[in-house]
Amino acid sequence: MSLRHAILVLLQDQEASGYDLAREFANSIGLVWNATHQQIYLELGKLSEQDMVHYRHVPQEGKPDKKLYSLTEAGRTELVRWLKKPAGPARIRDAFMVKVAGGSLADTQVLLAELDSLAKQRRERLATFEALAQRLDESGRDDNVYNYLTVRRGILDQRAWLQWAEEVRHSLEHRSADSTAS
Amino acid sequence: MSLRHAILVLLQDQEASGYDLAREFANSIGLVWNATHQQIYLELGKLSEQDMVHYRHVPQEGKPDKKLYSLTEAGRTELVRWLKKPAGPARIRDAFMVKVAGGSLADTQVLLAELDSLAKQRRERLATFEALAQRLDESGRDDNVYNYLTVRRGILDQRAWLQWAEEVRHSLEHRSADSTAS
DNA sequence: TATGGCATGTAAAGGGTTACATGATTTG
DNA sequence: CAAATCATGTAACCCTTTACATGCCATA
Repeated sequence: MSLRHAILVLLQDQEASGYDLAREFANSIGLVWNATHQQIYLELGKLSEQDMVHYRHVPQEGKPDKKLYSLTEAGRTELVRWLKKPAGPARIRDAFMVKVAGGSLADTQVLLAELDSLAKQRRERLATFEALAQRLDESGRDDNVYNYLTVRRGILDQRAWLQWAEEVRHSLEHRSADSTAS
Repeated sequence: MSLRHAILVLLQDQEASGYDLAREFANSIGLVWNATHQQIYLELGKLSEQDMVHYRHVPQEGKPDKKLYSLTEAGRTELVRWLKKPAGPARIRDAFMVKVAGGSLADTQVLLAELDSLAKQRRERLATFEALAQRLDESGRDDNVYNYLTVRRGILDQRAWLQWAEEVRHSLEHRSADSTAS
């Protein structure tokens, strides 16, 4: 289980609320580890019971109050300990790719439409990451090499996917003429 | 849940035992959806209860007997139904990337060593996929465009990862001189 | 003789998803 | 006026992981 470690990594730089973390899991870090708000609130509860994080209550006006969490010494120690031991293999659940593999039974038009919609999302992400990378690059990237490298991974990943998508479109478009579903 | 659909996709082409499926999940399809043998046997049990797959018992000599599963009409129908509806977003759990993101607290040497070991695995996979792609390409790739495209995805993915790994090595190697952990 | 491949499973514990629940403010 | 954003949670169910269990054959 390393949802907890992903949370500790995020809290390393700055204190954040559960909501903030959920946003980060939906964007940046979500590319490598995803989690929903329910999971996050639960895990924050456990982490604070175990004194790995600590929170302060922040009242707000016009918005609900929030809890800002930060790392404790124990939390930082646990993170360092975890960073030393080898990471397990990455796990993926990519339903779209399963559909492509089973494509001979699918309607080519449906697949192509889905491909386009995914490509759109990927292009948006790519743009976001490229902008981010440039900003990090300008503001001296030695301070945040790790952020920079993480973002680079995102960029290369999006590009590779988009390149693949073009190959798919090529292969499927001129075959959609004669085999348009059963 | 689409472990079941991944299984149905695999059984589409040929009958297979749980053990065979587990091997495929460890290799080819494992790149996009992974599952262990326990999960597979459990799911095959459910699928056969629901008449989506059917098995015949095959006695063997010198080896344990096995059950060869194949799709039923209901199974094929279910697969076609599933292929029509949009796939959910891909989910990933990549602990190594979490470690990179939290890298400032990590020992650079440890990270680099892990990077090398992962790179080795990726290079092996890449070679396997490239060989497979070539074979599919030679034997007329129109029959199995979907297999071909799946393999291409694997190739592009490995290449992108390896390219990223070189960037990481570059960035971290000349900084490991002065900052070799705390 | 120990390790790895073939082949199948069960059980408990832990992790993750989906649905439910609330409520004010801002934006379209 | 509807939808989205901010902000936090609980509960039930489902899925996944880890550990346990068996047993023969071939290879090192």
